[in-house]
This record gives sequence, C-alpha cells and structure tokens, in this order.
Amino acid sequence: MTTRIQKRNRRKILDAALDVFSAQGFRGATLDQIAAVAGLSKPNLLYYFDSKEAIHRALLEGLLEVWLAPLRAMNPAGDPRAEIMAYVRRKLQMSRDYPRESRLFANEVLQGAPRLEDAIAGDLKALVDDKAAVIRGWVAAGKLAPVDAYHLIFSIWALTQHYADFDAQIRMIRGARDPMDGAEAFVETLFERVLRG
Amino acid sequence: MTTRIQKRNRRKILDAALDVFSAQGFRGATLDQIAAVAGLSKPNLLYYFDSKEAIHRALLEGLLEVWLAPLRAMNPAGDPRAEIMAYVRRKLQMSRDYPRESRLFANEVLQGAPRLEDAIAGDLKALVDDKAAVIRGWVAAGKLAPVDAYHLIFSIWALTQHYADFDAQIRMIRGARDPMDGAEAFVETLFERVLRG
DNA sequence: AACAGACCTGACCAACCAGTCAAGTTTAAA
DNA sequence: TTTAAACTTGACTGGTTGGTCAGGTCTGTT
Repeated sequence: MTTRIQKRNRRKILDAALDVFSAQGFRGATLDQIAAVAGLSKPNLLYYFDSKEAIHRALLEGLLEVWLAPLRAMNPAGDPRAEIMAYVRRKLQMSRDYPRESRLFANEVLQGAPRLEDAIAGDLKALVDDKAAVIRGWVAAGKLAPVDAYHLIFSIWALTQHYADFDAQIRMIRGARDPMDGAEAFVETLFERVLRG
Repeated sequence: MTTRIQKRNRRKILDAALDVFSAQGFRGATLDQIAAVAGLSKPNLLYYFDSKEAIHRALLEGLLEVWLAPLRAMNPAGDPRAEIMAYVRRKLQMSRDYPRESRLFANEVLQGAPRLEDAIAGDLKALVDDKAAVIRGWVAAGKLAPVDAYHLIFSIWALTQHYADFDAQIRMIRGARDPMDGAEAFVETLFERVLRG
C-alpha cells in the first residue's frame, strides 16, 4: 500500500534524480545534490529508496517503456514510408519533450551501458530485430527503396537524439536561437529523400 | 627541456587517461584507475601533471585540433558535393580510428561542456560559422540543393559520431558483427541523396 | 484523545579519493 | 666513478560521499 506522501515524495525524488543523473552521469551525481533539488534530506531519500543505485535503476526501468514506445508503434500493416516518417516525427518530439531522459540514456550507453545491458540485449534488441525484419520485408516487397534496416534505425536514433544529447554544443554554436529550430524540417526532409530512393 | 623518460611517461599517462576518461567521464574516472592502466604509481602521475584536471585539460587541448581538422579541410574553392562528401568520409574514418576521442568529447558535451566552453564557443563556433557561410554560398550560387547549412553539419556529426559514442548499444543489438559494418556505405548514400536534392 | 505506524533528521561512520611529502632509486653527464 | 638532477613511491592527510541509526515528529484511524 502506498500513501499519498509516498507517492508525492517518490515522484519528487525521481524527478530530481533525472535532473542530476542526466546532467552529471551516475558517478558524477551525488545524493546530496539530488536531495537538494528534491527539497528533501539525504536520509529521507534513503528512506524511500535503498541506495543511489536503486534510484537510478527505478529511473531507467520507468523510462525504458516510454523510450521504446515510438518504435513499438511502427505498424507492419501500415504504409511503409508513412510509418517510418511517423516514427521519425515521434522521436523528434521526444527529443524536444524529454531531453533529460535522452541524456540519461546517452550517459549510460556512452559508459558501456553497465546498468542497461539486460534491457538492451533483451527487450531492445528483440524489438529492433523485429522492426528491422518488417523493414526488410517492405524492401523485399518493393514497397520501399532498398535500405539497410539496422542502419536506417540507427540513423534515426542518431539524428533525433543528437539535438537533446549535444544540446550544450548546439546552443553554443547557434546562440540564443532554439537549438531545435529548423531541426524537424531538416530531419524530415532528409529521411523523405532517403526513403524515396 | 624534456627528457626521454618524460616523453614516454607523459604519453603513457595521456593514453591511459584517454581510456579511462572516455569510458567513465571526468567525475567517474579516478587517478588510481589511470595509474593502473598506465602502469605507474599515482604520485608519479602527479609528478608529471599538476592535477587530475590538468591531465584532462591536456587531453582535450591535444585533441581539439585533430577533431576540427576534417571540417577545416573543407575547401570553398572545391566542388560542393565532393567537398561535403569528403568531409563525411573523413568523419566516418575518425569514428572508426578514434572512438575513444569521440566518446571523450561526447561525455564532456553531454554534461554541459564545462571544460570545453571556451573552445566550443570560440574556435569551434568560428569554424562552423565560416563553413556554414561557405555552404550557404554554394546553395545561393545554385551549385548545391537547398539545404540548411547548420543542420547539415549537425547531421553529419550526429550520424558519424553515433557509431563511436553508442558503440556499446550497437554491439549489443548487432552481436559479433563489426558495429560499423555497412555504416560507411549507408551514411554516404544518405548524404548523397540529401545533396542531390 | 490516544495510539500505531509512517515519516523525517542530526549526527555519525567507513570507504574512497585527490593531492602531499619525505625519503629513496635511477639516469646521464662529467 | 662521482654527483646532481631527474625520477619514483609508501605512507599519509583532509575532504567528500554513500549509507546508518537512534530518536524525534507527523498523520490518520479508532
């Protein structure tokens, strides 16, 4: 049974942890920082979660489904180009709406994904293999320009997540402008040309 | 005056530091780890470098020029499409040859580029602004399909560096295969289609 | 109001980590 | 071979950090 207070505080902790972990990485983040952002004391954090690891694990677990949802939504029965473009658009929207989540994953993967190995080698790989097969099917049926399915997926990840993950760099280069200004149009045009063949 | 031993040990330290910093980030790396990889004692590291910061700074300084070289080599007097494709190829080659360097930068930028602010807002921005102007010139002269210069450059970075930075993820999904197998062909085809208009 | 359980915290601890230092060993030039 | 400078290190220090705990306060139920 979870109380009203538990719900509120767990949410506060996870939100603060997302702030700090995504900006500093697991090792760089401290419980004191997370506690300060959450507006709670450090021992109180550890009243709700067993350890720093446990907070991080809870974050990743909660996020994984959200993160995979856009790819999962790709419909094998739909129009190939429309389905892929819809996926691209959903991913771009996620970079805009959830940059912290993107950076949390990026930090993790960049450092060898020690805490995501099971999820990536399991669920994620299965999903990608599945959707890659769908794309290969579309190509084989002549409904799509010939394209390597895995690299197509990787390139969608690379382009969409770049805007969230390298936000600091883009800001410094583009100045005050919204870092994603024009990004959607560019990326969509790019993939349209790729899929047109 | 630098002795033979100084030269060898500084090189050993920087190579070990590149290993450790690129895999763990600045905060995650410890001098003990770097010392162990370098095969030297921790006090000995600090005999050659003033601090952990100083090692990191030396790495970044040494790398920046190498990192910017491919873009710098883009020749305004050359053939637009050939110049851009040559840049793409050089960047891909760097992802393959220097993945640790790519991850070192990625770690840094991901965490807000605190130690690279000057370099990014200075040299890098100036170079990108310059080359973006060149690309806009090519477009204006009708020598290149209309394309946003900044986003074109960002997309080249995103796609090429993704293979180095997210290597762990790609390995887990693609298994034993070389993570970059087919990447060159895919990325080159992609940009050829983008530039063809 | 009284009670039980949930919630919260100051003070503390052990491990870790960057950096110091005094005292050694090695190197190379004379 | 001598010698001075260059190099190396075990032992240490002070600060940080994840985590504990005893004892407190708050909350909701009867």
